[in-house]
Amino acid sequence: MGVKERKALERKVRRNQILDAARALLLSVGINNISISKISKRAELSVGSIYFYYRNKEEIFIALQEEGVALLYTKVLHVSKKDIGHKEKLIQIAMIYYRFSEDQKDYFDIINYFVSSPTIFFKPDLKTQIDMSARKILLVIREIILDGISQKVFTENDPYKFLIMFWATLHGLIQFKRFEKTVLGNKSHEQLYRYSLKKLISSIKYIN
Amino acid sequence: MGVKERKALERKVRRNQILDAARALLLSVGINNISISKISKRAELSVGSIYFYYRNKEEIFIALQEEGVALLYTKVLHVSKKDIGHKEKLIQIAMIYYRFSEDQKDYFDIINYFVSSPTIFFKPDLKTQIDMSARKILLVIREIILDGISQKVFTENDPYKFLIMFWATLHGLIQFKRFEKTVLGNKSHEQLYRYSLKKLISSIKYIN
Amino acid sequence: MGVKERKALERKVRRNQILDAARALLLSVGINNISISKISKRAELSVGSIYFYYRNKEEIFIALQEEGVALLYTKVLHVSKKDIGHKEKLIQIAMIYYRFSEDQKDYFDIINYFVSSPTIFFKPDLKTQIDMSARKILLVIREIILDGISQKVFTENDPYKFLIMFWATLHGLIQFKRFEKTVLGNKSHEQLYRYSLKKLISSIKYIN
Amino acid sequence: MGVKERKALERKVRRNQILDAARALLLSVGINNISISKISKRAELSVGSIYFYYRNKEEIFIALQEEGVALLYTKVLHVSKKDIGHKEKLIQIAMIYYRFSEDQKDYFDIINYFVSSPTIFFKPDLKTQIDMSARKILLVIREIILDGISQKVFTENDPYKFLIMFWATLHGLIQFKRFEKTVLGNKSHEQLYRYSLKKLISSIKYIN
DNA sequence: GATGAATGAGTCTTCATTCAT
DNA sequence: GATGAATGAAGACTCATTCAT
Repeated sequence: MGVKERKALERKVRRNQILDAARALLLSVGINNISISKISKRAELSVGSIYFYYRNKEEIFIALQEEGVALLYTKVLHVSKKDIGHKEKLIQIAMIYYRFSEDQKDYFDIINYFVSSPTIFFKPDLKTQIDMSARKILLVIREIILDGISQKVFTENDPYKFLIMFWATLHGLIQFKRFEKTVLGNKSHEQLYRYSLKKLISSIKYIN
Repeated sequence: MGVKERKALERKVRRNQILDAARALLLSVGINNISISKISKRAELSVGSIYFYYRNKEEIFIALQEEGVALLYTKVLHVSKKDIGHKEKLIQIAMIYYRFSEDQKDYFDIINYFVSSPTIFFKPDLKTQIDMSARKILLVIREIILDGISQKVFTENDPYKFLIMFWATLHGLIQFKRFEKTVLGNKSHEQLYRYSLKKLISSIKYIN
Repeated sequence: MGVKERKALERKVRRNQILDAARALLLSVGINNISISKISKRAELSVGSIYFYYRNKEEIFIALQEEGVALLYTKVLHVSKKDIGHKEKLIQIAMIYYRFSEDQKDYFDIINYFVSSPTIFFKPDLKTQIDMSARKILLVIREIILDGISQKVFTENDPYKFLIMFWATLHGLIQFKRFEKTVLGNKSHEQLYRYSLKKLISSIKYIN
Repeated sequence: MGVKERKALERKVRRNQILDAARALLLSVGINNISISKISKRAELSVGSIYFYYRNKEEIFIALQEEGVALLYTKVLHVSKKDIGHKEKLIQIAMIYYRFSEDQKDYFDIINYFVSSPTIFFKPDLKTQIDMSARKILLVIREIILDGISQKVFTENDPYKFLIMFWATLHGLIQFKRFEKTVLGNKSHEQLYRYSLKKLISSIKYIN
């Protein structure tokens, strides 16, 4: 391995070191309490080094978001390639998102952070970048839907709208998990999620 | 009017003065840039006074959220009392929420702030308080659904679950407004919302 | 003395305390090395307090500049009221500026700071504010010149231009004091200044 | 070309590369916002290399200043060799300085930076170095004046003093350009400059 | 009740300089 | 010769909260 490669590798390692720290903090103190200096302490790097690897805090968050999206994308893609029915694919993908929001809470929180912060918050180019990375996942699902339609499994005049509705519903439901116990009553949140998913998928068949 | 009443009244006036300021700031500088001193300047009250009327910043936010929820509640209640069909009621309520997110963007943002911040963020008792105020709206909608069922307009085994799904979907969709242009393509967001709403309501009829 | 007056007084005292510290630092570390935290330490106030009394560093500098200009103004005004010839007045004022640049080096430096920083540096309104305070001094001198002309002591078609030239020359010369020894050779700088002054004043008589 | 020469040449190329970058930055971000790392990026050299060719930032500035002075020197020298009258030479030189302050604003700013920063700022040896480079220009003008005197075009007992006054006035006037509009009123600054120049040159003839 | 001065830790960010490779 | 990663102090500025008056 040449010097150049080693350097490049080390750089990647450092960048990860920083992301690791940020991710850990995300989980422990919440996204609103992450500061560069906290990241630097946790990463055992100087503040200056953080800025050497990332232009600013925002960039770290975006890297984290992209990491999260990439992870989710892989899982979703995996399901999309399984040899199972279209409906089953949608169900599995939805459940993957649900598990993701629990098992990768840190990633989910940061994705949600970008989804739910007031729009003014980001500069347009940033916004586009963020949106585009998320878009990839939707495209996978779109393929499933379109394929389902072409094979007459689904009947849907407006697959693209359904696609967004599908994801928005799942996302909204997951956010509402916070109301478990106070608003949801005894209902388990996961049951609610499955119930809604069933309705969602059914609705693609008969309505337009 | 006795002394006591006057005092109570004045107290209310002051508290409103503060909320007015906070609300205005919410809209103009965004939730992340509100500080007590900014509120105090805008309200033409001293910093100390702010703390006399509200224990801390969080409490102001919560008051604001409750204000927003109360406003929305009134609108929703109004529709629920109209002499129109059950289905029509749900549609109108959904549209009210949509308009609310646009016309009362400040209130919507703060409600959304509480919905979407990571759970760790709030102390349990606070959380309960917040949730309960939001719950009132859901109860109104529940009545409509239950009534619809009892009158055989709707068929639904699990009205409570549907209720949550209903609201979560609407909320999720509104949040996705930010993706207009980058992800939604040319589709108008409002069309998407109406489309989803139609599906949602249809789904209460035939599926369970 | 009522509470209000005392408060107002105290506030003034504090503001002065801060200016005192800044002025002292100006002299000891130079204008490029003054920081808010240094000021706060020297003034024995917290950083926050500095910002309570002045919006930012710039404002402190401006206050200092205005102080300096006011001081100079008083001296200039004093001469202008003396019962001496017009020419003599100009000479004395010029010498006052010279002494000022030595005895109140701190003030001179900060005035010079505003005169010589690249133009882009300040926001337009600031610039205007700064310029206007300096303008007062020029107006006093203008009166002397105009009066001299009306009394046929001076002959000058363009008194306003002369006025600026007069001050610019003096200012330029004082700045060149730094070249004493390396460029000026053995010439005493003060002699140079007096020499130029003489020429300057003579030039008002015969040329236009 | 031997190895040594090539090395020396390369060295010069690198140093210029660095100055080019610094100069460009001077114009675009202003002297207060230049950093070594910015220079290194712009020069497409590593930070370390910058330090190899220049001991520190100050040295770069000085090199830049010398460059500027050299440029100005060439122009001034050119005029001094023209076959025109002594008075005309002084006028043309003065106008060259005026144009220089506009067309080579970057160079003028840095020269002015050294002229107007408080004296404490530089170490003595540096100061001498800076002064000496500027001195060369004055010497050219001195020749013109001395020659003018010997040819009875000028009458001046103290040519050296006049020389300094001459340059200080021009420099002071250029600095006052910033007061155009707020203090100078409607007067065009260039008119003021020409007016003063005329007076200056006239004063060499008749007064001493 | 009301005021507003005071605090000081905390925010993000920049920077000149060094040094192992 | 050249690189660029690493440092950490320093910069301006903000803010929630307290408390004497």
